[in-house]
Amino acid sequence: MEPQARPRRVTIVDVARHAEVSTTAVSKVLRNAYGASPEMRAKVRRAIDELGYRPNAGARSLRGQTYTIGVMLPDIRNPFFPEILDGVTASLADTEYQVLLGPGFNGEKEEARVTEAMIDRGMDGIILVAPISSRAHMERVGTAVPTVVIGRHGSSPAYDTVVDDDVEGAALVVGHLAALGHRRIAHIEHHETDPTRLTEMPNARRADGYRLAMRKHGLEEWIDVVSTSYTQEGGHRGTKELLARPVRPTAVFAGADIVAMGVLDAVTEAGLSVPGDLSVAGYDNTTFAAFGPISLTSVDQGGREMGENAVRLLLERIADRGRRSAQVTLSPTLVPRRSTARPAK
Amino acid sequence: MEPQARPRRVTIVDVARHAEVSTTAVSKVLRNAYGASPEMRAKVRRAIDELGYRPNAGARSLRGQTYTIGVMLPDIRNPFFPEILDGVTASLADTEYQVLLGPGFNGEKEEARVTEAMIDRGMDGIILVAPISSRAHMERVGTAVPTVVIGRHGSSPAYDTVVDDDVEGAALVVGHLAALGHRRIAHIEHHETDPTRLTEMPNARRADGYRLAMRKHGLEEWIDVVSTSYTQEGGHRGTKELLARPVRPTAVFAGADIVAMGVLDAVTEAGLSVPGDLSVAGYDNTTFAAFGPISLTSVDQGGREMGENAVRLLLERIADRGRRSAQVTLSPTLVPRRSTARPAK
DNA sequence: ACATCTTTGGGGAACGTTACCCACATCGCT
DNA sequence: AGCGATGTGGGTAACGTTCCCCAAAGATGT
Repeated sequence: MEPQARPRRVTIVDVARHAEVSTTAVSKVLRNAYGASPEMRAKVRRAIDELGYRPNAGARSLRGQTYTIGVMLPDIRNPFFPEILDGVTASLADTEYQVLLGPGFNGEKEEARVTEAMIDRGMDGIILVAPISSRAHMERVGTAVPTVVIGRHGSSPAYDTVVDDDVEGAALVVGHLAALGHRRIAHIEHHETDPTRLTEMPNARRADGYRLAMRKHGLEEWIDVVSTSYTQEGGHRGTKELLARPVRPTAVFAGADIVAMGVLDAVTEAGLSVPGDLSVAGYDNTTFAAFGPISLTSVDQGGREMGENAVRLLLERIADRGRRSAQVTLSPTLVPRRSTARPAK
Repeated sequence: MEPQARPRRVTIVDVARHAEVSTTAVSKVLRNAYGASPEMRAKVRRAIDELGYRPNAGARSLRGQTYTIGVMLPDIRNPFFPEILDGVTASLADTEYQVLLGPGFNGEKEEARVTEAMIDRGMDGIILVAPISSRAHMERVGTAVPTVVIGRHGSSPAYDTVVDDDVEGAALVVGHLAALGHRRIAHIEHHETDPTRLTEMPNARRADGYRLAMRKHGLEEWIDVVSTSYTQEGGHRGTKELLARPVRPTAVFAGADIVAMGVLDAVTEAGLSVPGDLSVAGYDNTTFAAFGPISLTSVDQGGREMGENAVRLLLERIADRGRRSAQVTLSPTLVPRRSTARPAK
């Protein structure tokens, strides 16, 4: 009753022997390569099925391909990212590619660790979702392996990008609130100082869009931006600050749904009601926003489409590494819900 | 201006040449293996840093190790799983291991695809989080590679398990509600027919625990189980059914927080209030439950501890593949919040 | 008839790493 | 002086694929 030696995994050599052909022939069949007659294909495929052969990815990686796409997610708690992932996996469902996720944990060091790990593992392509990494790091990644960056403005020859028009999205929110009759519309943003990130990060563009739209609606004097962070805690803190103003805003545009959660939290705590005392709008149109008891007005970026576009660009670039880099910008739409209403008189 | 050939990646051979030692020596240093003097170690490490060398995982995989742990998540939307993942990654942060996630999409076929892919890629260990796969499949995985299954009762020699005591968890909820004075306590469960799964799946055990606890509190006549699914939609459907009863329950024990979300949705829709008209309790103690405006009473399984234990078991088994399989059961705790209160008179 | 092309099949050298060897030097002990 | 033990370093054969070759046979054109 000793621990019997686990059976060695079946390799291409076993298949070749069983089908009475060369390993080269098996490899050709596996890759649908030129130089194999229909009869041989059939024979080899039968042997593969009979033996239950599966190619060893490590060995393949040594030769250049792993059929693996890595997706870096900075925060698995953010309910927006699953939408993107749906688009990615759906687009790859019928291909040989397998999607593996790497957790980034909202840190530059952590993002670097996981992207390096993906490169070490010979991934065929990498999708960076809303990375906080420096531009230099993303270019390093893009130079090593085909890369698409989702949610980062600005172009680079080293990688392709997919973003939504954040300025437009902010304008949709401000327009909606203004149309309802709000004038004192405040905004909670994610604090940013790094000059490159100020032009590239969606949070910065949304703040810009907010200011621009306020001016356009003649509400310049009511521009009120609180600078915290894109977390629930940031929304909570920002709201407490806003509620302490001598003249309170009647509406808050939170830069992300996760921030809006913090807003609602703080409003509940203060004994106020939404939208009675305060209208609240978010950004991302997460499942949380759609949730009945919350019913948060939000901006839909079309996460699915983002994922689909990222895959398209990535496959193109895997096929032709020399092609020029491309940028795709999607238009956001507004989804009004019960958290926004006319201001109290 | 032709597309300059990307520089070849630096290999162990380059390091050896640069340090003027053999590749064997470099390999020894990399693995902290026996047979390298301190001077040599220093020399090699310097060369590694100077060249920015990183080991190729594919080549390593061919020799047996990839320093990669695969975690299969059946549903990236379920807010409970990030807790587990935190425990996993925290335990592995100081090791050489890299965690990669595979999306399972709540499907048996999809789970099989991703687990096979992980095996093909030579992962050193696999953690299956709340899998719906058949026992046979999990044993196949466990035979191929060290495996820990989280959230599945029943033991197998092929893999280790980490679960919480779901019967106990259900008892905590019923006990809490009974102590508040509730008698008509209903339960929404996830429908299950497969006999093996009936003994292994947490949802089935929670339903058992509910029935058991109701009897223990002398509430046998009020046992009322609605069989839908562990989704928001399932909670919604189940609640509509319960609200249509001639004698309505005063409290609902939802088998999971995600189900409780559906309950709250339906209650809002019906114009009723929580906990005024209906007390609601969930299971998993997700961030959603802790969210202020919701404030859902829930059972905490200690997701972090689950992840930590899974890693411990996994590393043990990687070190000694022959050791007996182990089962860890954690005790759940109740987290009372505002969604449960004394029933209206 | 011959030359040339196309199709079909296989031999074998990589890819980067590890780990089993062996070789040699040095040391401590009888 | 002789011996085994210990420490240090390297040579080299795998691991499982892919893909560049070449060879042979058959098809086609003159």
